[in-house]
Amino acid sequence: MSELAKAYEPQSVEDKWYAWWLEQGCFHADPASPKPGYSIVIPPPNVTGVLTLGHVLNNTIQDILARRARMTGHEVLWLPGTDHAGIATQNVVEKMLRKEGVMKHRDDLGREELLRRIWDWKEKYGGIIITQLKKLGCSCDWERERFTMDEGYARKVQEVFVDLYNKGLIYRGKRMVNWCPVSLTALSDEEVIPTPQKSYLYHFKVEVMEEPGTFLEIATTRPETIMGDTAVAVNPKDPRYAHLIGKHVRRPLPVEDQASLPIIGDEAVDFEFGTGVLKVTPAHDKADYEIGQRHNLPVIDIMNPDATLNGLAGADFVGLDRFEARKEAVEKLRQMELLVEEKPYENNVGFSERAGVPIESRLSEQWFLKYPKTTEARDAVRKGLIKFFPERWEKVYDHWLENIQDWCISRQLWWGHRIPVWYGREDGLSSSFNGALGATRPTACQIESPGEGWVQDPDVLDTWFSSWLWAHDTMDDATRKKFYPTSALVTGPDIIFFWVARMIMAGLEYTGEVPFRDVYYTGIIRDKGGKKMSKSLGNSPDPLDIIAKYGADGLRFGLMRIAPQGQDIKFDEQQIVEGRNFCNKFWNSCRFRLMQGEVDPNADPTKHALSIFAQDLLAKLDATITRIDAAYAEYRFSEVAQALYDFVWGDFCDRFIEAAKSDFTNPARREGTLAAMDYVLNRVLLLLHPYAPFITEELWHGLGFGEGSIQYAPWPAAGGAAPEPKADTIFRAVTAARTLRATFNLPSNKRLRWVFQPSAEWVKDEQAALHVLLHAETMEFVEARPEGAMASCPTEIGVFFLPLEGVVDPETEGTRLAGEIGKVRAEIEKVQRKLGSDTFVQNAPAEVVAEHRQRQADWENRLEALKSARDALG
RNA sequence: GCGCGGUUAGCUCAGUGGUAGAGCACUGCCUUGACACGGCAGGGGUCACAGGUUCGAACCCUGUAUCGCGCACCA
Repeated sequence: MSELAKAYEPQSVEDKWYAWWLEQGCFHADPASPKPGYSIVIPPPNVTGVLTLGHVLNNTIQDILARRARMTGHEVLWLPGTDHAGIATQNVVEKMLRKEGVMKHRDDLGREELLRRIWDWKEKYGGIIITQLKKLGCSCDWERERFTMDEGYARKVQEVFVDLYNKGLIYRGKRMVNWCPVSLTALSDEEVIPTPQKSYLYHFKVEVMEEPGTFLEIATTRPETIMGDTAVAVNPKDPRYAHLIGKHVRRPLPVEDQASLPIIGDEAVDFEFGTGVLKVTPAHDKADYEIGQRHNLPVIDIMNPDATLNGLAGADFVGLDRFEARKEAVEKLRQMELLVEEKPYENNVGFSERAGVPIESRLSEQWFLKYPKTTEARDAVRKGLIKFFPERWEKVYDHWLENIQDWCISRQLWWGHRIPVWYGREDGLSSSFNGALGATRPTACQIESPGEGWVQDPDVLDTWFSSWLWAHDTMDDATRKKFYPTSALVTGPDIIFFWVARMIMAGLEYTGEVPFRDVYYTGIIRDKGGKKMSKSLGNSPDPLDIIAKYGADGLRFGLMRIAPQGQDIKFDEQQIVEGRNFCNKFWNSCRFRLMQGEVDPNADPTKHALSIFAQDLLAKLDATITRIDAAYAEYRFSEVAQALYDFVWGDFCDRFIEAAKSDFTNPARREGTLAAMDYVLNRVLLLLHPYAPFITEELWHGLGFGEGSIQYAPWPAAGGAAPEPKADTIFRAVTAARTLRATFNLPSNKRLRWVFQPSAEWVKDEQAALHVLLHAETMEFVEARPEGAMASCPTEIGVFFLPLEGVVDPETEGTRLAGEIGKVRAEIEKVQRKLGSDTFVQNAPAEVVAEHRQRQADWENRLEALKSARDALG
């Protein structure tokens, strides 16, 4: 390519290069490679998922790490895949089938047919997010794409179950679990989201049977469970009620069976709360269940699995939904004149993460896991075997492991890994939920059926029970040998318990090693108002729309520039505009370079005489590389982006290119300047490539830096260029001169006749540069202050003069100078005050004091110059 | 109740002891030989508040306020 388009057009280059990379097998990891391995496993997105900005952030970071690792000489494996996402996927497909009228309930289709249809759905739609990741530029090894229900992986999951069962860590138990009445399955504690709810605290009274006329007042938020009450509890230390323990009250509901309930004493009752009297419903509350256990209370389960009330709730309630039942119960109490008050109350209610409805605590028989390797997992992070970035998540992780509870791993679903347990008798298995599975039946835990007459447990495993093996069981032996433990994990802190902690335990249990070395936690992307982005709120833009508007590189770069380590990100499309603009700016600097002639891919600026600007540029490139490498070492991605932005836009475009514009017609400078540009552009392309893979590949080829993909070109090292501070003094002086002209409201397109009295010999070499930087009509260098009325501006390199006549009003210049003098005096005063303090001079480090002295001298020089300018004005 | 994080320019955010920064927005000028997705210049901040440590604090310590998150509790 000899000519570039005037503006960068991402659409025309992105698909081209992505296809080329795939064709070349660029992303494929070779386990036999002699290079050191670097590996990342993708946090597998739900197979139902579509790309969100969260995915964009997360996967851009992984791609950056992968691409940089390739450039630093590693054999890179970025292993992609998707998660079967049990509840989510089954919900989606069931909903679709109901909408299509194919079924009303999953029993209409039966297990096999529903599974077949979910698989169909998965084959058809499950690849959407993968396609979207490709649009983003992700360099995953697609030949190794895995799915959590792939045959081999699924078998591993079952093997692990059998193994943990044989080790005695998996057991079946009848316990209070979190039950989702919509998904009709048990959930783990982590899948329950405590959510503040505005509700009411109802007070009602019950009469003590042994003491007619004496009433106990009970406070509850759930009057609809009164029918399941089997006791009333008070604290035995509560002087108000202790004497009533052992007596009885009459339960008001259901009306047709007003059973008498014992008044019991239990220390769990907080007598500060409500009235200090607690109704005990062992079937529908975890704490009540425990009280019931202690006091041998009967359990009356008044709810069906879908949280409608059953026959035990009485004729007035049967069939009602729990919330309708609540109203009904309150109404009944009111009619019986037992309702004392209902007052507004805010409490936390556990919601089902997936279905978004309040969960029910429900007694049921489920499979539980006593976690393996908890101590080792804690130590792995405590002792630095695994490092968290930012570090503060280590405390959260540690705290969770310290208080870890057994994991309810069975789900009453069909989509997932079926529990490899077989029962020797067929009865009692009609429904997936009932808790009626006999404990005495013969049980076999194995993957294959033990034979005729054995029936497999109908439940499947929690999705995370398969995800926790993702780091190692997605790899074959050769791959694992080369790439496990993985190098880094990039994920959100919201799944630190769901996934990260469990993977560490599984890794330690099944490989004897930690599954990864570094864990980088991204921030959460929020909208401008600070709200979490979600589909339901409609505040989440479609990343593909953004890519269409600004290009994948613009999205990546813009997002990464505002993604500080571990802080949530307030998303603003303007940031992506800036990413796009940056790409375009860089594109045009390359375009400008091509206009000056052919690029030398092997340019070596050290072989040429270099201008101070070229020397300065090389030194700043070195500093930028150092800054970038340091930022990578701490996963400070926004710092890397900012360093690139500062260098490319500020140092390279605004300063170097502008100063160099006079070099191309100057035989003494042309070659050196071109060599410096080529050298720098080459390295900027490399440094930028992880963030903006498409445009850098396009320009790498467009400028002729190589035939192969840029992603395998070696990462640049800082070259040890000596700093050249002269360039900066020129730029500061130029700014001062431009400010001078701006003060007089001269139109930018009016070229002026500048006069300059240099204060150092070397400045005389920079006449052409000053000319072009000031966009001057003429740039005359003089030895002495010129005659006549002049506006002037003293700088570090000399004094700029503008003839006043016809250009500048002397009065304006006088006012301006007076203002300047005032400012400088204030600065001098500030420095003097500091230097006048003995304690400062005595205690501050010598170099700081010296720096202040220098600053004072500089300001004083400037003051003198300004004064003489004022005097010369007349 | 416990823990974590935030509070810096109108907005979004950098900045871990030595002259308060960037981008956007704003004002003025400009289609200057890459770029108007651009250039040049400018205005704008008692760094949430109160104490303390220090010669010196946006930065370190203590406390307060406020916003957000997590854990526990939640009759």
